[in-house]
Amino acid sequence: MTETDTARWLTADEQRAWRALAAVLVKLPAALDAQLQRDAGISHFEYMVLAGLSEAPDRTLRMSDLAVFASGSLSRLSHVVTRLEQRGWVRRERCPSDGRATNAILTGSGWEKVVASAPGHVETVRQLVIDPLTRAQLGNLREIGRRLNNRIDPDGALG
Amino acid sequence: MTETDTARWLTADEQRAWRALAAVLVKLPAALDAQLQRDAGISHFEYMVLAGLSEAPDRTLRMSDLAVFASGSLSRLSHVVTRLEQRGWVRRERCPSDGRATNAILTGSGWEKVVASAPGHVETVRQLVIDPLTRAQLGNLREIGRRLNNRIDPDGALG
DNA sequence: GAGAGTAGCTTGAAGCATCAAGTAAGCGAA
DNA sequence: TTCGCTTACTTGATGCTTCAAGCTACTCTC
Repeated sequence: MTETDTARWLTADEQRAWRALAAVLVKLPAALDAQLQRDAGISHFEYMVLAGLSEAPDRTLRMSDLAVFASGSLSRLSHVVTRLEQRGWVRRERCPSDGRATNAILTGSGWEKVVASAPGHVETVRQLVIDPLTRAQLGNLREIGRRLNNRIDPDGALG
Repeated sequence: MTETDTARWLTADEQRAWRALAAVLVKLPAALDAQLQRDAGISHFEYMVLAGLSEAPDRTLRMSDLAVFASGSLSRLSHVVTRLEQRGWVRRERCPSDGRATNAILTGSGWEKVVASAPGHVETVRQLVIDPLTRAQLGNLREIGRRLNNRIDPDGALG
């Protein structure tokens, strides 16, 4: 790239910050996925689905709410829930109060799966994200994340 | 999840920081991919490959070096370069000094592709990452990223 | 200089994500 | 009560990623 572009390029400082973030963006999800795949045989997205259900009242959530929680499309969730159903961890049920909606429900063995895989996942998060940062940096990270999310997705698809 | 696990759980502050980062991890790559796909018809990974070559001497890089640069597996890169070759942006050449190695070379039209798509990409990075942060936060971000990358991948597969 | 071992890359198959299209239920107005 | 629109979800096809296996070319040892 030449330095004479008309577009606003990044300064050296800006580039350093961006490159650091970009590397995290690529490697951290890969590391989290790898741990879950290795220790529990599930993807991070599948974990999010199971964990989301495990925290919901009656361990039940509408597909569309669950999709928002897991930050995925309804289509992706539908395919994933199909697989989780085949593995016996989730079942579907037509929503009684709205015939269009489908509830996803965590089964007993799905609950056990979450209980079994959560500690390892949390431990990984702690090792890779929490422990290397100071308390002040954790605060900074939270505020930085808040601002970025606000910009990326102002309707904040999260509670 | 119960509160009585023996594993170290996350405190409220830690969770807030982690959730903020987790949301960025999911949404920022999606936003960057979406912009490049929409405006240039390429994925972020393809962009990284083209951009990597565009900055290399003779616009040429060994496949394995390029894979490290783009933070992807050699296999993934090989498939992607095949597609980029079909689109006329890259060509392969047996490395003269080591017959096992393959050099990927950016073609003229590949160079034009990078020149055409870079400003839009940089502008998106600026809008989503740089602009919403203060100068101090950019500094914090850089140091946070540095620490996380150090932990995730101590052999820092980056220059 | 031959054989064993390694490095660098490619390939094919299997699995997963995404996209576009389709179905079915609810809702609103005439 | 029926027509059209919207919501909620599912499905099938396509394309990308990953994984395991394979193929050369190089290197080292004897």
